[in-house]
Amino acid sequence: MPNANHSSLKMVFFGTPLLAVWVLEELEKGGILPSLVVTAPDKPAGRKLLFTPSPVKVWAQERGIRILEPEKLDDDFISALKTETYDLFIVAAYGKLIPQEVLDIPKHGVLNVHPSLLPQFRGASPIVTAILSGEKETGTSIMLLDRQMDHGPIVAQEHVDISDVPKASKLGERLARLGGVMLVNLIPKWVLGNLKPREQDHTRATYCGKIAKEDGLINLSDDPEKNYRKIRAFDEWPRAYFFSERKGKKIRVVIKDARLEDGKLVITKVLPEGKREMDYIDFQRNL
RNA sequence: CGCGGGGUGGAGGAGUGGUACCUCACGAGGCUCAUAACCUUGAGACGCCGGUUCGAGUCCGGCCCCCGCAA
Repeated sequence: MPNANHSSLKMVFFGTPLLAVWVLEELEKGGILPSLVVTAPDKPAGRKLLFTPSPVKVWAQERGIRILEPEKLDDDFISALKTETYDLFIVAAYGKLIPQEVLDIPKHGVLNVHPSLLPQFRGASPIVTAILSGEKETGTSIMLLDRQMDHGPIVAQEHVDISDVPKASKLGERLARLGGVMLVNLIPKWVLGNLKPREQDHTRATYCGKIAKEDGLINLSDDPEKNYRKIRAFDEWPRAYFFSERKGKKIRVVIKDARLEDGKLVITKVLPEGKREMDYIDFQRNL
């Protein structure tokens, strides 16, 4: 797997969630492995609030790759990074803002995978926002990180059709893998200086914020298409839900699946609080 | 020990100590020009282990699994 070209490249990968693992998997397929991975520290997760390592950490452990998981990107961390010299950093959904001092370390800069057609949808939720806003297409951008968020010049960009309103989980994987493949193709050229980044048209920049739990609450009498987009966009988190009355108790009902039929929203699968997933028909029958 | 809800025929639900019931689906037969209709009829279940009891789906203890909150 390590061929002469790539093994000579010393690279650090910054990332945390599953999205970042997809990028890593494509890099690995392309024969590119980081020599160090930086990820967020373990956090309590799950019903028992057990400390859980990030997906990227698990991935790196399985391959025996060195891991740094700083709480803060402070001086200690920076000096730890500087004990070696690196050619390139790659960032994909790391979760923390990376200070200029770190950006200055690698010889060939810091490349970022961003799942949108920058300058559109800078920020935290580009995938979900693209689906919600009814875009016909989105894509993946590889950009050179600078001091401002998602602001640096674009090295490469590819479009993806989303007129079929994909689920966010599926679209996320597609865009992340695309990003990994793009990196595999462009890193060799990039390192040789054969690619010139293109400044973003900052006047056309749009931004998307974090999704909140409450965003998943939908009003069933709202516009069907709008609700359908929410269900698809929030399929991973926070999930579209509404409240219902059951035996005098107010319960949360998560919509697991639905489709749009003749301009009407047809809910098919539902997950009521305290129960398991069931057909919406059955749920209604036994209210 | 973070908080809480739940596991009953194939699906969804009733049933807080005394023969397990309902709706839907399924099999057989019938009726009908016809039916996701109707009538008759049939098969099929209490997550697992132990305890209390004359008797446990129901009470007690342990285990497994599912889900909501939280992160």
